[in-house]
Amino acid sequence: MSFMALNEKLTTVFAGDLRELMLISYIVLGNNAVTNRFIEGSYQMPVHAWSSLYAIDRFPGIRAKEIRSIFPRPQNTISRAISLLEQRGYVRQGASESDGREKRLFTTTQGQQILAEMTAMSLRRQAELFAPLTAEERDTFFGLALKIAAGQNLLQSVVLGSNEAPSSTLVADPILNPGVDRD
Amino acid sequence: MSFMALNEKLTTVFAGDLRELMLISYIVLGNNAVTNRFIEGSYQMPVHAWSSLYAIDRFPGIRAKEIRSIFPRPQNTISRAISLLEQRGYVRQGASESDGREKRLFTTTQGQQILAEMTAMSLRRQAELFAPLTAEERDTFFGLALKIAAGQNLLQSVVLGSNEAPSSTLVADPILNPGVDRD
DNA sequence: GTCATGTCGATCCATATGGATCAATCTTTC
DNA sequence: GAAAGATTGATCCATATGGATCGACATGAC
Repeated sequence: MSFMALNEKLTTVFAGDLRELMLISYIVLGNNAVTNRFIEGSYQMPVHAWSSLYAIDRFPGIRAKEIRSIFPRPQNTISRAISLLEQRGYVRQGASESDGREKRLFTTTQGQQILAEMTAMSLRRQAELFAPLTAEERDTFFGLALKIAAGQNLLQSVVLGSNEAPSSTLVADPILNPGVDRD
Repeated sequence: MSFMALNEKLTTVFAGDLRELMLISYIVLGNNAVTNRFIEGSYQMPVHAWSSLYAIDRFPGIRAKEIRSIFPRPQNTISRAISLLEQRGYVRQGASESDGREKRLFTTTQGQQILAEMTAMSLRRQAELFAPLTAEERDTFFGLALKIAAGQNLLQSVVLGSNEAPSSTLVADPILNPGVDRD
């Protein structure tokens, strides 16, 4: 049990009933605070803009809506992020011939450049964050986290009764959970 | 590899270089969106208020500042959360005799009641979230996450150069990382 | 004692966030 | 074809957020 770098109160919390929820929140929120401040400070953009840029570069021609299934954020957040990326010239939109409502998104050369920078930085941050684990442990951790992510109730909860999601909010994408029809 | 409930794009992202960062963020941000909406909707308070209430109940007499080492949030966020909890009568502050600036915080009976409700709900949510794992896998996952949390660079990054934290922001508590002096 | 400095928690204010709504477009039904 | 309904992405607006500052108190040097 490697409690050594955690203070007494944290140790106590991480021994309580809600330990798992508390612990993963602690990790991700703590990490986000550091990372978000860095990105906002260095690149004058909200983190969601960089997330969106990442998604667009990775999936050329992706639609705005689809970005939401990768980064579970509200619809208007993505909309604004894309608008910012367009203003800065990092992203261009090709009109979709099949559907006039859709925006088909592509990164520009400039966008790719800045993304490469930011990705390199993120990789170093990732290495730093996971440094306490051995390579094997990292694999194990990743595998287990993947199981959690693939669970049916991550984005929609049965016990919290959060099934009437408003339109602008997270929606459990039918694509994301293909053949579910729970019980 | 249990990719079954993840769509194609997510599967791709979770196979890329930034997979670990992407995956844990996906889990926690997705979960938070659901949970926050529930707490805000059901209890008319921001999540940080409930976090603070939890901390105060768990550590009677805790100071506002110390809550920050459990929940890595900015100072003014905690300040506001406590102010709300006081207004609602969930928390009372005993004056500290040793230091006139400090607030020693305690939950009221009313606060304990509502906390019990919320905790019960969180427990069910936790069970739901981790349901894809066996008991043994949960232990493994928890142990590895604990190692990450206990790492030196969670709240302060060397590679992002985020060491000049402003006063109202996250501070790597000296208590939290006791005898570090990194090389 | 006084003055400088440090720390705790509240408040100010500009910005980010997210729920709701809207216009535009597509699909379905008759 | 017209009308109803669904879907995409932008915008409106009230609220939350977080960096900076402030006042109150504490501590240390002289």
